[in-house]
Amino acid sequence: MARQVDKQAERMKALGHPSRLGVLRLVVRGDPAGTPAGEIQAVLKIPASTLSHHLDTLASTGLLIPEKEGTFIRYRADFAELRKLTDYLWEDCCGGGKSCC
Amino acid sequence: MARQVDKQAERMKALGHPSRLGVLRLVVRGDPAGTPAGEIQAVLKIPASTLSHHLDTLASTGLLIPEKEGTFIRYRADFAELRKLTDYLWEDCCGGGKSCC
DNA sequence: GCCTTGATTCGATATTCCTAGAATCATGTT
DNA sequence: AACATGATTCTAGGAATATCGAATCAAGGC
Repeated sequence: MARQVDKQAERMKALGHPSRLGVLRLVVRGDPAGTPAGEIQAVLKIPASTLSHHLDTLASTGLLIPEKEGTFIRYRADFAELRKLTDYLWEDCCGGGKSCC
Repeated sequence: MARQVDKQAERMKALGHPSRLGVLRLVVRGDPAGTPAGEIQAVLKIPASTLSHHLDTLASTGLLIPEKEGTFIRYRADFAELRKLTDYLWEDCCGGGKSCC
């Protein structure tokens, strides 16, 4: 994962699934302290094992940060990394002239 | 593709590949009038048929707009749609309080 | 220690995606 | 019309993903 483009592409891929994008949106909208996996499951109605894979995908790319709290695991968004991702798309837009965006 | 989340997830998926993300970045940085497919191929060094699939993927999600110019086809970024995509991730962040982002 | 609950890991299947050579199409030129 | 060039479509096989029930793990309560 040396190049920036590979790293950010992996993140985009992680968000390239309705369930995972739904998870991220839910977590972004939710409590800054994080949303428990069970609550995510209840809202999105995804089987636990499937959701767990999706959460792992999002966490392993650094978009979500898991935090244990007793038997619960809260997932919160890494806003700094999310910002890097969205900014990446606009970097040096139009050669940096910003005439178009 | 009724729901917003499905539409944007499809776009994220389109960007979830190093070659395609590289294409978008190149086009975003390049001439606002668009970048010919051949030029993209020369820079990214991707076989023509493979690149063509990637371009089709990006265009069919509405991120790139193809425009014929003689025997060339210029691809330019749809900045408005790209903005919608990046904004989507931040919508109603932290319940709209914006305390965290 | 046993039980419950929240969550992950295992395992197996079905599906989708990626790739690129060959063939084809489209446009402009001579 | 024949040709050259830019680009797409056809085709096929291999690789990577998505899914989810069952089994397992982890933490707290009794």
